[in-house]
Amino acid sequence: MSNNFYNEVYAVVRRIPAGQVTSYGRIAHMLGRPRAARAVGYALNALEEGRSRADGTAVPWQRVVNSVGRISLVNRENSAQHQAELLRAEGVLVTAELTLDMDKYLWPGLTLWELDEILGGHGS
DNA sequence: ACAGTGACAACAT
DNA sequence: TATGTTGCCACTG
Repeated sequence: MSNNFYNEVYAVVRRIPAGQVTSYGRIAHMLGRPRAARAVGYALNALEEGRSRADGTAVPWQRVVNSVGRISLVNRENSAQHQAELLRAEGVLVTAELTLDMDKYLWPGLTLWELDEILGGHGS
């Protein structure tokens, strides 16, 4: 709540198309905070069953993995498996070791105008 | 206000 | 190549 950063993260994640993925670090970079990767993960952790608390809209958190294309919830087996299944349901090939091919599924990213919207810019 | 924490990432062995 | 260690940022008591 009152966390502008969280909302920015959610806004970006919501733009990731099904079947594609990106990393925490890339999202941080898009938001102009190249070193805030951990904070991005923290933001997703604050989600309630995949919905943002603020507006309750869905946030496809499963499309965010670490920089080497591996599901980062390995410390939480259940959640990690859940994420893997959600991705597979979207057509993403996830190995038993919870890794996927970044070169193949990487999301190109936001367009400049989309990013401008999220950052509160008012399309000039 | 201060110290601890965590769904990361880059660097160093 | 495979671990271990060190910064980083924003959030929480």
